Amino acid sequence: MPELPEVETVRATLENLISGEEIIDVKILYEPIIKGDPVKFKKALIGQHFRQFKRRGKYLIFKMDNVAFISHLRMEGKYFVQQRNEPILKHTHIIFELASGKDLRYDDTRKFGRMELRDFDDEEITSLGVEPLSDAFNMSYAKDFLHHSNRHIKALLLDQSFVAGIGNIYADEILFLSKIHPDEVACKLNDQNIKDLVLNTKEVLTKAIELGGTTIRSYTSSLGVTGRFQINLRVHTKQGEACPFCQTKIIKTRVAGRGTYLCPNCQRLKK
DNA sequence: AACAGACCCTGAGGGC
DNA sequence: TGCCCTCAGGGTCTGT
Repeated sequence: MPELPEVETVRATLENLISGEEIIDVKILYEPIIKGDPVKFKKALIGQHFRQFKRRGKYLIFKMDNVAFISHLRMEGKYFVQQRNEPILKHTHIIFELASGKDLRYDDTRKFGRMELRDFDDEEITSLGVEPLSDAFNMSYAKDFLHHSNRHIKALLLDQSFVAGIGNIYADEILFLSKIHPDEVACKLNDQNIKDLVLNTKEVLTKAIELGGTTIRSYTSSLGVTGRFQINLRVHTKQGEACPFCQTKIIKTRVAGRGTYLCPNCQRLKK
């Protein structure tokens, strides 16, 4: 399930593979992936070249000659760059045929991902909060947000309008390193907690990008290569295993409707 | 306004 | 072996 580091890895990979390529046709095999009119989407992109590859939160932003489109991979979306004559996989839904004879193919088992055509200058995704790796995500921003909320801290970390790009996996990792219980009420966190949260968010995401994203379940890079990424998780999916700090067994619970892993000794609720 | 829950979708895994 | 049921989850929409 791609989160910010995985999306960033896909962005960088595609930038390397298809910069400057021209789209000569678009085959839409499953229309609901396209938000808006699929015919318009196709027509607008034919003849356009890939000029810039950007990312905002978990969204990919492709800037072409005079249009743009955004893409969200949701749970299992993947891009592959393949030769045109390679067989089309069962879950390939969109094919961008390129002038070089290659295809950019979008594959998505659960069909949750979405693409949307945008005007060239309209790449903003208004619902998103700050980028976690930018200076805008800092102590005072977080403190201001958290001190006005009675929500559970994990629900807030997953809320893209607070900070954009954190999903279920990294939320667990960030809270574990910060020694904060996922069910902790946001406004109860003290300055040290918030400082830890901000720093660990930046550190966890930065390291994950360096490793090229986390491999879990069906995620692979846009190269379609599995197994080249290290798995570097401390608590997520580690139910029953020893906490790396105190050896207590990691437990699995449910917070904000999501499977949640934590160390019951290191991460305690405040009284 | 702020938050909770349903929904989308398929494959994996458990139970029998 | 194979069928049925449950679960996984990000964002969006609907309901309270």
